[in-house]
Amino acid sequence: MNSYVTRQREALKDYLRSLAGEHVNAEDIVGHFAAIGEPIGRATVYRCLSMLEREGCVQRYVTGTHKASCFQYIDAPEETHEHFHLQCERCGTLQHVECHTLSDMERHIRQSHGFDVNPLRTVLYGVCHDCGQAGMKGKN
Amino acid sequence: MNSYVTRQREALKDYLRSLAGEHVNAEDIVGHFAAIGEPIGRATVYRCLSMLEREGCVQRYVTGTHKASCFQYIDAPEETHEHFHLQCERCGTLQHVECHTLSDMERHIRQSHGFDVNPLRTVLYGVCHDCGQAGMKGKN
DNA sequence: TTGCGTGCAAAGGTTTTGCATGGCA
DNA sequence: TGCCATGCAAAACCTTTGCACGCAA
Repeated sequence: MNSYVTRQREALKDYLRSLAGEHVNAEDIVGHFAAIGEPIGRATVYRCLSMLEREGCVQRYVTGTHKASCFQYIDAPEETHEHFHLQCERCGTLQHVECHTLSDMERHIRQSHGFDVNPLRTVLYGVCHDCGQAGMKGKN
Repeated sequence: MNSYVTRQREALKDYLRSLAGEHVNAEDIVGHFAAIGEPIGRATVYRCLSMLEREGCVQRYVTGTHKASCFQYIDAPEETHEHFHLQCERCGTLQHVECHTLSDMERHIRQSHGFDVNPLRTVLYGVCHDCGQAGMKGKN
């Protein structure tokens, strides 16, 4: 199981780490490595991402219809336990939130509804502050 | 704009309404109408759903990678305000939750983080009670 | 040497689009 | 009659899979 260390896998991890919490999709990654002259095949990118996801080093989100998944590196899985994602439906901005209210909610759902929420995977959709200001009356 | 009333469009709306908050995907819808001998083409289903979504009668959410979107009729948008979705990452079951804790969280995120959560769109991922019991030690 | 990892191309599944036909107003 | 909606098939899109070759250990 996952015993080999390869150029591609290390390069991919380094790249994701270098983004420091920014998210990318598979196409971006393929493009990046093609651009720097060290191409990595799509299949490999997907396979590595899946592996990293299984290991807990990478989080994958689905952010919309017919759109690519996004991936993001997770440095310290334990620290991100209370960390949720908020994505704006209008501008697409993804922000992180660490907040006791969310931990409370998580605990409540586990205890009262028997459901163990995975914050890493979960994205709360809505409208961010900026877009809310901008579109006060237009409401799309 | 959207001026015509057609058999297909009415049938689709009636069907979605009859589900009373249950969710379906496009394939289910196509299958349903084929089964009752009143088939509706896939393209039409997608086009109608998009139109209804634009009108605000239908909510679409994405529930996983490489999986179909789900659609749900919205009768009274206000009433569903407190209603969230929980999806199990293992068995795929989608359940609805209406709970003050979630409303509290929503309010908190709006007030303290300036982000207006859209519960209709949001899916909380995690592990449901049954799968949690079943996979206590095996973790899949 | 062993066997996992890689890369290409093809397959798989979901959603959109082009175009001719049919139906609403 | 005018124009929108429908339906089929093909295209577009993202992701996975099969297979032969390459490379880490």
